[in-house]
Amino acid sequence: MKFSTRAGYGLRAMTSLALCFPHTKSVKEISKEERISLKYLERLIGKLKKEKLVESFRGKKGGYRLSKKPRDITVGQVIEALEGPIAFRNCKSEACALKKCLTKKVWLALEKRIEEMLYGIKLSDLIK
Amino acid sequence: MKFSTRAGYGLRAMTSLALCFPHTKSVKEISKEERISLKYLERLIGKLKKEKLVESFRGKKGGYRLSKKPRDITVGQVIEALEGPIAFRNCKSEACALKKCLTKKVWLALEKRIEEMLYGIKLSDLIK
DNA sequence: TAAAAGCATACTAAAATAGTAGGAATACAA
DNA sequence: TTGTATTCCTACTATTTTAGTATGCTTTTA
Repeated sequence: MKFSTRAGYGLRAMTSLALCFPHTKSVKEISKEERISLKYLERLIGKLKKEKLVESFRGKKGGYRLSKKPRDITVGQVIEALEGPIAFRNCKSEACALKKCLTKKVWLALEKRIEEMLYGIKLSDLIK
Repeated sequence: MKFSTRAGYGLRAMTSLALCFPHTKSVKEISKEERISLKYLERLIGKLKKEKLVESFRGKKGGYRLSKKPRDITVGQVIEALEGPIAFRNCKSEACALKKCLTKKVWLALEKRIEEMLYGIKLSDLIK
């Protein structure tokens, strides 16, 4: 029951970009600042780009920039972009489908509440 | 960002024991009911026993029983027994310790709220 | 044109997860 | 007292996920 470091790395990178907002920053800079492996971080930010949370500029003087204002990006969006949907239950058992699984409703309720939490926190909340 | 099947299996086993409460039930029965590998479930319940959430009776006619009333055991206890402490952050980086890590407070807040949720749901809530 | 940046892909090492396998110890019942 | 059903213990294994490395190509601009 934990987030991977991916989520942490990603969030730290995003707060770093939020801090310099409308300006860009290179992966190299972020990786130095945050002490994250350059190549690994490149890939993580690639995912964030696919989800349109950041935009990129290639070539010398290039770098990344948040695609929206820090107040319009949430922690939940960042985490989902990197780790996929927030899914607690991973129950493949037929029993879960066959009979009314008693614990299913717990998972669903938790899932919903945690999602609400994560989507309630904005990048702008982190940097002030 | 998900629970492992361990947590699901464990919770299902515990609700099964809650349903027959002050009586015992063998692992074999539970594994059949819930379609969980017998040997795997044995080990999971072993952990629950170590944490004193269930008590056991050996020999023929043996089995397991909740060590407390269903209303005195929470979902949080079961999950922690099986998966260890609810820890979201897994940040080993020095940066996190060196400078004031901006995202740390998010993790801590989330951790606390989720913990509150999990410890707020009792086994008795699941079976009614 | 060369340096600095993003972009792409394949490989790898380590850890966690989800089991299997085999058997020893115990207790009840015939 | 002997068979059987149960918990208990330990070691092994296969698969998946995580967290990287490694190598090199493409794009931009000073």
